[in-house]
Amino acid sequence: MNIGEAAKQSELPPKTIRFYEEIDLVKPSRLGNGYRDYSPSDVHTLRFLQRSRSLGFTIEECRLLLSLYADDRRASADVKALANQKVAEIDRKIKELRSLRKTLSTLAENCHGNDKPDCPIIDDLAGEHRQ
Amino acid sequence: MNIGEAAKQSELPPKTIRFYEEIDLVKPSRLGNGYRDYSPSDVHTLRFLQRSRSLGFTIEECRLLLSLYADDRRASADVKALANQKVAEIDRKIKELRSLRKTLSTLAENCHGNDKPDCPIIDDLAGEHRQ
DNA sequence: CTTGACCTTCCAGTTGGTGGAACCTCTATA
DNA sequence: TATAGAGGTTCCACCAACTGGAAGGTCAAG
Repeated sequence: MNIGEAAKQSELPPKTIRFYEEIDLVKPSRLGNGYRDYSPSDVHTLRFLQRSRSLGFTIEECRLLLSLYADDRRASADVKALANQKVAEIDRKIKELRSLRKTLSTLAENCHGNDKPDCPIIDDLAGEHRQ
Repeated sequence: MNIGEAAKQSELPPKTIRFYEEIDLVKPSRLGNGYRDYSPSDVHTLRFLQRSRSLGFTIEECRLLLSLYADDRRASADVKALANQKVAEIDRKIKELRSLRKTLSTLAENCHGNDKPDCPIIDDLAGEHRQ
């Protein structure tokens, strides 16, 4: 199957699929005309990548997950640990974003938001903390 | 003042400060020996950048904020709008992360996490959705 | 006079792709 | 059979926002 069809089936752009080949995540065979030829198993790998990337795993984590997937003697504990580590990462990010949000919205609330130059947001950024 | 001292006072690494100069965010003068020479006003700008970057504004947004800061006839509404837009962005990100977190933790919860190969996380990534 | 800290420039790499140019190949239709 | 258009190929450059490292110049202290 050509790259276009593989793209449709995996929901990944052709450019991304070529990129994944460049970094050795998928290795399609080639036809006589030089076109890439994707087997159902290649497409399966691409879908695996699409799904794991959309869940926030990095490329290197996807590589690890693929090798765990291929290893039929893998311990499920290894995969679970990676997933839980990812959950902890997400928690950290959410926490950080919430704190950011709080600071920014407090600043915005204290700003009149009119056509006058007086602005507590700018003052805060500039380090002019007036009460 | 040398770049090292400016770095300390602004809490930005020297590399970052040089980078900010390259993209015309700050323009220190030079000494006879070629060393950069930061004025208190330069350091003030660097601190402004440090603060606004840490609040999640992009470089281009920081550039805009700096020009608003410099414009003493700015409308505070402009700054407030930017801050509120940023808050909305943060809200979107938090929402996305929460949904991701939910999916991942559900997957992890359904995984035994033992030394056996059976693993619902991998199965899900592979698209083998068995009930 | 040397050592070490600090400064300079320049180039490359990071992450995960995306856009574009130049060119080749296949298929359908006039 | 000529040709148009869709889709394939490679390669190179670019995005954000830095960071690391090499090679070399400068300064202050002992």
